[in-house]
Amino acid sequence: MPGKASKPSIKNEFTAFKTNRIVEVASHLFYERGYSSCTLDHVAERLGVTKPFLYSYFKNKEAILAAICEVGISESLSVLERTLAGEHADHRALLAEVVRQVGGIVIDRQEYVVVYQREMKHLSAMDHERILRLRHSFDHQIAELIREGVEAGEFREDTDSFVAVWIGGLISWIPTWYSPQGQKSAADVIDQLVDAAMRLAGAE
Amino acid sequence: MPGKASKPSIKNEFTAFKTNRIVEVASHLFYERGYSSCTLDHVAERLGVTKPFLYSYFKNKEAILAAICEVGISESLSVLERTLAGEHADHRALLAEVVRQVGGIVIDRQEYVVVYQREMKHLSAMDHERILRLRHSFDHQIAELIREGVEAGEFREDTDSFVAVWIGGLISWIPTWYSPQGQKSAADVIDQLVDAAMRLAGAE
DNA sequence: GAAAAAAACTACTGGTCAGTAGATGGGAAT
DNA sequence: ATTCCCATCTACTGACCAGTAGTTTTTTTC
Repeated sequence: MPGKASKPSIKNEFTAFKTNRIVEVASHLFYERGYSSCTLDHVAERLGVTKPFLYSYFKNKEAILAAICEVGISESLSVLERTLAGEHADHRALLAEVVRQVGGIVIDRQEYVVVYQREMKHLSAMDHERILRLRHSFDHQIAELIREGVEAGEFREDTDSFVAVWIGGLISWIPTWYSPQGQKSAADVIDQLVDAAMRLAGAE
Repeated sequence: MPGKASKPSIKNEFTAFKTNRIVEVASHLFYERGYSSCTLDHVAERLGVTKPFLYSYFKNKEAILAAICEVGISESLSVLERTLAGEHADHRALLAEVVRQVGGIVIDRQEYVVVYQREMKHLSAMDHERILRLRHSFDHQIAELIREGVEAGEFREDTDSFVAVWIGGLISWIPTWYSPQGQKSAADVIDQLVDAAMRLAGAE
């Protein structure tokens, strides 16, 4: 089960690997068929195992969903914090870099992000709240960055820090329309995303 | 069933009324519990009727979903076309007005829009395609408006008409976080939305 | 007001699925 | 080689639910 940090060992690595594979496969199938319509037998079949196998790694179906939902947001959050901790010329460059990094993650983790957005409501109250807190922390840190940038005179002075929510929306919206098979490359999309975020912040 | 335009009569009005009530109630319950987890018995119970009642107004469960999905997008489209047909000082004012109108609709029809976004994948191929066409028509008309505005020198010349997709995203994203009970009033949100859209278009 | 038509209901079915109890089999320890 | 243990499987259950057949109630028609 996720959430416990055991000391490393061959055995724990095996377990982590299997847990991970379950999450990967489940995410893909939940993405394709929707959480409620996708059966655990289906997930097991795709993994070449049987349903009780899943139950020795996850408490129940909802726990698998919770693990999926956490991937996109916790990776975004850690990349955000890593970027904020780094060196940057000014707030403009910092915002651009944060948006670029997080944009990269939501494109990489597209299916996880979509499942999270669509199926959030099926989480238990506890999981739901925990994940929402992560999300709020994200928005809050972006808002803070904007506020500081405005103060520093790098963003237009009439920029409300609430644009953090709009920027978050821009990012979250990508996975619903972007397709790796489409005409637009991931790099193009990210460049445009960064440009859009800078415009919203009034940085040009 | 929706989709047929019969001559008006008391009887048809009754039928339309009942069809409408089904869609309203179903939308609300699908919004709360998700499409697959919400049973028709549940919908019927909330309406104070029984399941077979629903089947005399809709072919099956999916047809109810299709009716719900169509509400937000077709209303948005009709308001878009009505606004485009009206008189406006310039492209700036036109874009602002379109975004304001459509923003109003997605806030009014919040639950319908969310159900559409979340449950789209459960539509039959035919319904799915039909509704996607409406959506594309919407994005296309906004893109055209941007293009004309850029040509007229009212929007920044380096504005790609693809910002239409970003603006669409901004609008579509609102129902996932806006709450009528929240601190921000609908009017505030719409004002900020319009401002954000203008920034994306490079109109300030 | 009786007969026909329409609208809604009762009661059911066939299939599905999350979750579980107990069997099985293969590797490690002695 | 025998015992034990752990991972995984086989086989099941109890609940649920979309959709339907056939009956009852209400409305319309004459």
